[in-house]
Amino acid sequence: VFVFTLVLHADVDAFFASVERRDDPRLTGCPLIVGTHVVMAASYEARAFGIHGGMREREARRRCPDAVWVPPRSGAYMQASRDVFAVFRDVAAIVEPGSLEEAFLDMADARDSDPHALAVALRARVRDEVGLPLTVGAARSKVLAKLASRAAKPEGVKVIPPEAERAFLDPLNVEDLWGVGPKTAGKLHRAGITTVAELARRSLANVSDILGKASGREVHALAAGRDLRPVQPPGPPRSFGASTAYVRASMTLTELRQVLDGLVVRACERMRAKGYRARTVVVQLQFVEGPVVSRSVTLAQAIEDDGPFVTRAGAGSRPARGAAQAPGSVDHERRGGERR
DNA sequence: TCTGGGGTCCTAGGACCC
DNA sequence: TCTGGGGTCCTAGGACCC
Repeated sequence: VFVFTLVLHADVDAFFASVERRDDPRLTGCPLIVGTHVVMAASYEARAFGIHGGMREREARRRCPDAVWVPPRSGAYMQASRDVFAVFRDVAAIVEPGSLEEAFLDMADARDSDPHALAVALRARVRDEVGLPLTVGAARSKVLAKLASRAAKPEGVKVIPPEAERAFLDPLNVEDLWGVGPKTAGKLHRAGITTVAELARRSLANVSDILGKASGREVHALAAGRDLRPVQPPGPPRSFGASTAYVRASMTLTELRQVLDGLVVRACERMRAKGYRARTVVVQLQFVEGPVVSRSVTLAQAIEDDGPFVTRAGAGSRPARGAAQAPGSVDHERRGGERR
């Protein structure tokens, strides 16, 4: 029985690939890859060959020469996302988007219902009304609901009732926890912690020594199955950005500035289309050797016109005090609003 | 022949103000 | 005049997520 809360995590399986398949049934059953030059999404058949998002085309073709490639159709994915979220909002009191294709649903209003039945019904509605396969996890908290849906993928339903939380968490590896990435996992491994059970046995002080205070507290709570973060509706976006990986060391400064200007304009167009203004522009450069370097400038007031940003980001002007601008590609363009 | 592109949040130090 | 604390803003970097 869910006494306080019931959270669902709903996630469309292989989203882009599933939309393509829905719109062209001939693509059903084969290894399907959406993308050009780089894998943006892979069907589960393609994933069986070890193909995943971000992989380069050459590597993907080596692993599965017979995969079918289709170019991305972002408009179709946006519309599919709106359709899926319309169903989410129809069944849940609060919907918190995680991305285009996934969301947390606060089902507090339906907490007397059977979680499994709710999840099955949601899956059926998305399949019938939008034509897309959905996986649903149900639990008391967001993290557990997320872990449940991950365990149930694809096209599944998994409920973790409160009395089963410990048994579900214990055998997981620490890197399976949502929020524990490669760096944090490495620190835990070096401290002799591999599984969530081992992590849960450590004291808060010990975990904080290993990971630092804030991160230690969060990870310690995750391992204990404690996650009090509520399902929240989305706030206004905090930043708009544009980025590209295609910058060569052989480019001249003038060519780099053209790339940079184009990125600033691209980000600003999307920002203005949504009705926001910005005060801060961040230029970020990721070097092939690894390091990421950023420089930012904050104006006194949010502005409508991106001209000043293009000038300050691209033309090498300097902030009032501080270091010179890095020559390179724009990465972020922060929104102003009231705060930044 | 090119190692995705879009985000979020946190931390730490310095400047500045009261 | 000196010391100290608290708060906010800005900048740079880091980690993580889909």
